[in-house]
Amino acid sequence: MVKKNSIPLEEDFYIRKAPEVAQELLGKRLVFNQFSGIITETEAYRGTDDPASHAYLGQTKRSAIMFGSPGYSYVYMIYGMYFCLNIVTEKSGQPAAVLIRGLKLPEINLNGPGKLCRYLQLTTKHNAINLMQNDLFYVTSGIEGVQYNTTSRIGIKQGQDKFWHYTMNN
DNA sequence: CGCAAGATTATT
DNA sequence: ATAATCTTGCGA
Repeated sequence: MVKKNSIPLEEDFYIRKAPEVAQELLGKRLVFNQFSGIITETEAYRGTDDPASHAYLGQTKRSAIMFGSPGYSYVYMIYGMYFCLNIVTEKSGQPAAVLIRGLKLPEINLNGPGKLCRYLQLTTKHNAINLMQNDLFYVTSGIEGVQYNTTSRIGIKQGQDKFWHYTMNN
């Protein structure tokens, strides 16, 4: 029994709308350096009509990556002490991203975007990286037929009318 | 340049 | 409920 090669997900996967990509990312395998785990919790952000998104106010230095090509990382610092990992989605010019909030590793279950980045040692050094042409940082196939719940997004004050927070069952 | 807010977390 | 801690974006 030979282990199947890990093929990074392609642009076709990421170019769809952020809420759809967020759902589809559940159960997929995230690989970062020596770490490899299953994505268990995601959240979608879209620029044009989403006041919770960093891209809502338009393109700034920070949000520029969200306006770029899909399949790239977006890592930012929050509250002066934590980092959050996102993956850019939708076509170039259409700002959107998916926040990775939960990851199940063999040795630990990381619930929460800040804790996730702290454990993986992900920082803004890893911002704007192409996850589709990369041996050390990418997403690949994982669990099939994932069941999930949908709720309002966590930790935001505006945009709670959108139910773009997804958690994998089990 | 100053300031207020923030896609969080651990602790009280 | 609140502190910790600092970047970002906006207004002067």
